[in-house]
Amino acid sequence: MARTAGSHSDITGPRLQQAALQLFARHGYAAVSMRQIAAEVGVQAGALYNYIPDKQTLLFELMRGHMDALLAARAQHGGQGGALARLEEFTRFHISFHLARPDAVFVSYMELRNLSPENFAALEDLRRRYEDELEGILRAGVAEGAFAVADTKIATLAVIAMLTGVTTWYRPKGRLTVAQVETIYWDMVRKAVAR
Amino acid sequence: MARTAGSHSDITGPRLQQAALQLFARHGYAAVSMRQIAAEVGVQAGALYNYIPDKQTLLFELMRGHMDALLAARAQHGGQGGALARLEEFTRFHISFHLARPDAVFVSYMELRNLSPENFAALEDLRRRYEDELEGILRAGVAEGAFAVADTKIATLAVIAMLTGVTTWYRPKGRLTVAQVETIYWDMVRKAVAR
DNA sequence: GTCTATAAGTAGATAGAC
DNA sequence: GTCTATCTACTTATAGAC
Repeated sequence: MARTAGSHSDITGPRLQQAALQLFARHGYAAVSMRQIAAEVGVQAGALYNYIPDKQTLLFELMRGHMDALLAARAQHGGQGGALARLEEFTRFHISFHLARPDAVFVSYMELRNLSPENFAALEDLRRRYEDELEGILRAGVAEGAFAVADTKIATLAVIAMLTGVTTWYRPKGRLTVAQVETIYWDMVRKAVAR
Repeated sequence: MARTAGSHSDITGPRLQQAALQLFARHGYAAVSMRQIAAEVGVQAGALYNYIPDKQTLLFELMRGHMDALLAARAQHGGQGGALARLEEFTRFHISFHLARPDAVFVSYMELRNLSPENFAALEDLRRRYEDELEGILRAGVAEGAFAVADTKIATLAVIAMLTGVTTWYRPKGRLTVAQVETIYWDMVRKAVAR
């Protein structure tokens, strides 16, 4: 099929997502202009509107895409076995998933304020569904007598905050592999909820 | 002393700091205009420049003020006793200090990207000094044989991330007092680093 | 699908009157 | 110390040519 000169629908689309994610992560949504994104993609600013209706929707789709991927990946892993085994699996999954996509993680946690109320509510719903995965494991562990947790909801938020914090310091070129980081954090999580 | 009509140096200054902190926390530094801040203070935008040289310096002074207060308060508490007692004291201090000033905490953790390189370096230096307080406690505990921590630097960052995360969900009108929250988190911290 | 040009509005910061 | 007015530059988004 002949193609109009300068037409690159299948290339510009993904490049737009990638450039926006990187720029938003580095400088923040409000600090990045559509012209900056266009320059990174290699087109003029007006051309971006063939792919997105507006800047707000671009942000939301990036964040929703991240949360969808997180929940989809979790659905594949979500384990069998006792609460202890499931908690270890969750811990290692959370760390490896988050360390593999630092820009998306950064944007999804830092730009919630810049979502419209409707988009914010949609994102919060997805986030809560992920948190419920962990809380289910902690509840099961308490019921089994394997864990001692005063408040499963708070413990859920505390563990997720601790694990997600790994993205603030981990660098692929550093002294530790992802697997080593997983093990160090798993050791702390295991003990924190232990009887 | 007579005062020029419309002159309120001692009032506008603090109000500017407070309004900027609240607006930056709520909407983000880049999304807030000097005109919005001025409207909140109750003056015109131009008047703000009697108190600050530019917007960037306003942000930096807010963040530096927060870190200075944190380090000063920590210097008053910094405890005697064994590592376990010092760790409990640190944990309770960190939670109560952070829950008492959610806007400053939010701005100080979210707006690092919007600092100029020099200002960023200065802030990072203050942050590292605070982290070193906790790492010193963990090192002492390991030396005493009271704690079992694979990597004191990572454990430091993990504990701080967990504790600071409390600011994302705690609400003063909620079901828990600050003291109760402190106790719940202390229970998890204590076990996470235990032998 | 991308370009150029532009509309309509807002940004940070300054000048000079009072 | 605050005001009004303004400068210069940049913002998101759209229109119409190619």
